Amino acid sequence: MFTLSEENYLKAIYHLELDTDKGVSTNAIAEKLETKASSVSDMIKKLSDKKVIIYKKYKGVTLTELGKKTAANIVRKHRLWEVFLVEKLNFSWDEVHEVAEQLEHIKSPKLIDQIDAFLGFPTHDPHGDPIPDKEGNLKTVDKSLLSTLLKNESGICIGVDDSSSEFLQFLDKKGITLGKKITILDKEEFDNSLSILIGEKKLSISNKIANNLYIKKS
Amino acid sequence: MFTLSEENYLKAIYHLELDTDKGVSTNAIAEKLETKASSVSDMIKKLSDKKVIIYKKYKGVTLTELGKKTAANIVRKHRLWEVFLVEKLNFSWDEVHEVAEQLEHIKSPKLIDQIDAFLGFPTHDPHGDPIPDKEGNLKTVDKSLLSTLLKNESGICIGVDDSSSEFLQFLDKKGITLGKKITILDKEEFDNSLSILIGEKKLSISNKIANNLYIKKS
DNA sequence: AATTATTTTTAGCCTTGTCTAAATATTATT
DNA sequence: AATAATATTTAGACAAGGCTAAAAATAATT
Ligand SMILES: [Mn+2]
Ligand SMILES: [Mn+2]
Ligand SMILES: [Mn+2]
Ligand SMILES: [Mn+2]
Repeated sequence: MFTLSEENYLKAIYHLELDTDKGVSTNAIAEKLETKASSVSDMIKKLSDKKVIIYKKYKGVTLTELGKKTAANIVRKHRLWEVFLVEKLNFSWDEVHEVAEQLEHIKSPKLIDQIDAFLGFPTHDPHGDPIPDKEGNLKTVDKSLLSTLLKNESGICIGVDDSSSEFLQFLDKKGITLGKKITILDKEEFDNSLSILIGEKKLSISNKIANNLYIKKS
Repeated sequence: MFTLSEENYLKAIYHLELDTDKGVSTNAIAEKLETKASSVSDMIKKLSDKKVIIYKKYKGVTLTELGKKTAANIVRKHRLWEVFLVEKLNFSWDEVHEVAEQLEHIKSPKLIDQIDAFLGFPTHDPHGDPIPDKEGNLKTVDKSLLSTLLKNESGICIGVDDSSSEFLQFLDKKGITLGKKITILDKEEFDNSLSILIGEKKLSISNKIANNLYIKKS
């Protein structure tokens, strides 16, 4: 149905579309896929011919319903595989992304349904991202960046924005894992760093870190 | 390291080399991969450049040590994935091949090692074929085609030659599964059909079937 | 040994997906 | 409103992998 390359473009557009209400720009796609704008232009025509995106020259692109569903299914596979790797095969959350990038392209409806059942129908991947259902529906949780919490507010750590392995390993080192309760003890004005309580431990974390951690306020 | 296409060629040559002592011919490869001899000729040059095969124009090709190891590793992955699908995900033995054809190309040494451990280091795939170890070594079991057994001889059913889903489903229907004991009750001269005892059941099977079932004599 | 038949290779073309460089459209600034 | 800056598209080239048709080499027959 779709080539590996087409699938990667669809997924990129899908993610970019979540961040904006306007059409997704050629340059944004090029940047996300680390390719050239001219290559994106070429692919846009193909995807448009295949009715998965709406395309007006010099305006951005938007996914059609078919495109959305197709892309969501790839994301679904990616995240289910990530759960599988962590839960069943002893991968750590900073090792799974690369492999999932390959596994998400395996074409077998039965395979992914069975993986889903085998894992007990998980709702979130190891990075806290929601897993689309078979129809491509995503349940959006209300989450806030840790950096937006005020002094004395607290919540549960439920996700990361940046899921690069460097950042994830940093979190591991600091003992910050999903599900833990975090309370803001203090905020420094001049560098926006935070003093937080996580579990029993007191930690000082930079603004950069706080900008990449999602909290469900409580 | 190797493209998907190169990997498929290597695997084809690997399998063909097991059936002959001479070099593997261009036509044989083309037939196995359902492609044209001219395409094979082109790929042979690339694989030769990459030092995985020895190639002399108009003579066949042979795998180098590197080629053998690379190919065996792909076969290892294919067969481990087949075991995984059957043992953990409720696939039947006639459904796994297609999916394994895709999964065998996933590049992640950790992934396949973990799958191996997760499955308890299996030695054979669902069709009775041995799984190469990490170094690419295959232990060859001595097996005989059912058609070569004589009247009153018996053995354990340990593998299939043809693993097309049609044949496998036929075996399922007849209740013939790996591990069962088979005894030759009678052989018909004029059509080489057999009367066999499998478990408690008496069955009459054609020569075509008997030519595709492997038995370990006992 | 000469002639056929078969196998293998080469030549030339096509598609997919990529790139660089140039052209064109849009947006921002004066 | 005109000009400069930026974004996007087009043109042309290339590599991988495939195909058909023709040429060349090898094998089989007479
Ligand atoms: Mn990921
Ligand atoms: Mn993830
Ligand atoms: Mn198989
Ligand atoms: Mn098999």
